[in-house]
Amino acid sequence: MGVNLKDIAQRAGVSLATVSNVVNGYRPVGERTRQRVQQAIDELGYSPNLGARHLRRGRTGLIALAVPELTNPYFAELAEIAIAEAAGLGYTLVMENTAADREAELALLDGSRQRIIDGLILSPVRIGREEVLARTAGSPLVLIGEGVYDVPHDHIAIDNVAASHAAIRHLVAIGRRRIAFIGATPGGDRQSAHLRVRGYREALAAAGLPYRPRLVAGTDAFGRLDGMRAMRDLLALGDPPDAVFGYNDLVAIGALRALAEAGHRVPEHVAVVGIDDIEEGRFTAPTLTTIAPDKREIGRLAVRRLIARIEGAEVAGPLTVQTPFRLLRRESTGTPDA
Amino acid sequence: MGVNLKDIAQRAGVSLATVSNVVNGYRPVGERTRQRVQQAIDELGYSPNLGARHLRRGRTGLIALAVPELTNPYFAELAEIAIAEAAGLGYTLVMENTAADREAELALLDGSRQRIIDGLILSPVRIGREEVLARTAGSPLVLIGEGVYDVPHDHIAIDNVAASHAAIRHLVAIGRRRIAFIGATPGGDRQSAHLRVRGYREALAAAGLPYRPRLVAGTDAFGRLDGMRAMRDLLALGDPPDAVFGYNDLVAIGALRALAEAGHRVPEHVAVVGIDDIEEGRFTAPTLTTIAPDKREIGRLAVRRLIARIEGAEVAGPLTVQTPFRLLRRESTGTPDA
DNA sequence: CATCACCTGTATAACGTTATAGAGCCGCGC
DNA sequence: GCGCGGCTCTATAACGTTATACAGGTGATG
Repeated sequence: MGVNLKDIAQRAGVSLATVSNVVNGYRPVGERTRQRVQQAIDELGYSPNLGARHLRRGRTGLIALAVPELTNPYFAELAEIAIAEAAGLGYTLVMENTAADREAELALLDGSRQRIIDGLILSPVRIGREEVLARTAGSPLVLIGEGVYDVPHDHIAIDNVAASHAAIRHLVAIGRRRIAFIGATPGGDRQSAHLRVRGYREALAAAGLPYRPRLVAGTDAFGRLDGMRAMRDLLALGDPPDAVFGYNDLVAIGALRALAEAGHRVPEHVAVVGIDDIEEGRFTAPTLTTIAPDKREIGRLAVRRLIARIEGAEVAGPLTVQTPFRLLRRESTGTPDA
Repeated sequence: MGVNLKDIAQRAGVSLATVSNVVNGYRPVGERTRQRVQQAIDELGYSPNLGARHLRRGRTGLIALAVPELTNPYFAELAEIAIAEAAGLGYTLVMENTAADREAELALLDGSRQRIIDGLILSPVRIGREEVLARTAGSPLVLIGEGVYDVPHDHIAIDNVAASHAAIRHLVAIGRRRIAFIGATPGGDRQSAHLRVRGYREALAAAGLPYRPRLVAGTDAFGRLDGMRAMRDLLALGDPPDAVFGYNDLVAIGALRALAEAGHRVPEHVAVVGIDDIEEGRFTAPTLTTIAPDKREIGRLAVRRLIARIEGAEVAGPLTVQTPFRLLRRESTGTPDA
C-alpha cells in the first residue's frame, strides 16, 4: 500500500538501515547521503508505518484518558488540554468513556486493551484501593481527580475537603446559615462525593452551624438533571435552604434551573456554588460561583507524568500531587469578583 | 514483556499456527486441541499484541473522529455515541481536535497520521471541495456536518438550509418580524454558516419579510462568548430585533445571557432559537428552543459507513445522506411542547 | 609502515502475528 | 492394495521497522 523504507532505499541507492537512520537519527549519517535520502523521501512521500515501528520498539505511542462522562464539560475541557499536551510530546491520546461503570473501569485496569496502549490516565469513580492494587498489567497508570489513595501510582487531584471548606466558608461569609449539599452518594459510592461531603460537614462545624442530614441530598448521577431533581426535593422541605453547594457545576446548574422554575431568586433567596469552573457557568443567569481547579495544570501534569513513566525517566517528588484551586465569586452568590 | 503466542504453543504442546487458529478461528481446530490451547491461554493470561496483529493484517483497528471543538457539547455528545458504536464493532475511536484550524484539517486529510488510522470521520470547517479532492491518502473518509459536496466520499449531515427554514418559520408563526441571525462568517469561511444564512434569507423572503443586513451578525467563532458579544451589538442598534436565530445552541445561549444582562425578557421582548439540541439548552433560564439533529443517527451512521468502507463492503445508496431533524419548542420562543 | 581508532554505511536478526503451502493420517471407494 | 479426498495440524514466509554486529575506508599515531 504505502511507500516504505525499502522503496526509499532503492530510490536513493542506499541500504535500508541508512534510511532508517536518516529518519530517526539514531546513528549519524554523512551529509551527502542524508540529502539524497531526504530527497527520495520527499519525492515519494514516505511516512513510517507506525504499527511496524511500534512492534519493533515495543511501544505504540498511544495513551488513553478514561473519564466517567465525555459529555461533562469538565472532562471535555480537560481532554482538550491533555490531547494538546500529548501531541506536543509525540503521543496520541485516545479518549475512553467508562460511563461511570465499574466493569468498564476494571476492564481498563488490566484488560486486553492495555496491549495497544502505552499508559493510562484514569479518573476512577467506582473502584477503590483494592482494585487498583490488584492490577496486573504492567503499563504505567496515572490517577486523576478522585480519591484512591495509598497506591503505587501517580495521583493528581485537588484537595476535595479543602475545596469544600472554601465553598462553605464563602457561603457563611455572605451570611447563609441553612446550607444544603447536593450530590452525595448514600453508600459513599463515589469517593470524591464522600470527601466533599466531609469538607462540607467540617466547615459547617467550624462555623458553628448545625449539620442537618435533611439538607444533604443524594443523587443517582452528577448531571444537570440530578441537580434539578434534588433541588426540587429540597424546596419541598418545610424549611428550605438559603444556600446550596453542588457536587459539581452541572449539579449546581440543575439546581439553578429548579430554583428559577419555582420562582426563587438567586442569590437573594438561595445562593448557589459549584465546583469545576466549566465555561457554561459563566453564561448562566445568574452566573455561577464555583471552585475552579487548575485544569491546565491537572491535564498537563497527568500527561507529562505518564509519559515520563513510560519512557522510564526518574520522576522526582511524591506520587500524589494536589493541584491548586480558587474560588471564583460570581452572581449566584451575589458578590462577583472584579 | 507480555505472554505471546509462542508461550501458549509451548505450554499446550502445539504449534504457533494452531494457537493462532484457536484465537481467531481462521481455520477449524480439533475439539481436544482447542480445549488444551484454551486452557493454556486462560492459565497464562494471554492477549494478542495488537501492534503485531495489525502490522500483519494491514489494519490497526483505530478510527479517528476529528472535530473542530471538543468542548462544544454537540461534538461531545456525538463522540459519546460514535465511541460506543465503534467499540461495538470492534474498533477503537480516537478523538482528534482540529481546533477549527485549516492546517490541522489538511494535515489530517493526508498527513502521516493516516498510517496508524484505518479511517477518518471529519467535520471540516475550513476546507472545501478542492482540498478534499486533492487528498492522496487511501484510507476511507466520511464527512459529517458541514457543506463539502460533490466529493467521492460519504457525507452525513442535516439539510442546513431546511433547518434554517424551520427555525425562521417558527419565529414568524409566533409573530416575530425583526429576526436577526447570529453566527454568520463574513467571508463565507465556514460553509454551514453560509448555508444557514441562506436558509434564513430564503425563509424571510417566503414570509414576505425584508432582509436587513444589519440584523445578520458575524462572529469570530461559534461559542457562547461570540453569541453574547454579537447580541450586545444587536441590542445597541436603534431598532433591536424581536427574535434571534443562532448559528448553534452555544451562540444562542450566549445571546440569552446578553439579553438577561440588558434586562430584556425572553421570549416576551426577544425570542431565541438555536441549533444542536445540546443538553445545556434544556436547563437554561429560559429553556432554549432548538433545531434538534438526530445525533444518534449521525454518529452511528458515520461509524458504520466508515467501517463498511474499511472492510471493503458494498455500501448501497447514495454517498450523501441527510439525516432528519426536528424543531423542539421550548420557553425561549414562548410555546413549549407538551 | 603498521596499528589503531574512528567514521559511514551495510547486512541481518529480531518484534508477534497471520496466511499460505503442505505434511501426516485416516477411511473410503475402485 | 492403492489412490484420493478430507481433516488436523505444522512449518514458514511475510508485514515494515529498529538495533546489533560487522565491513570497508580514511586519517592519525607510535
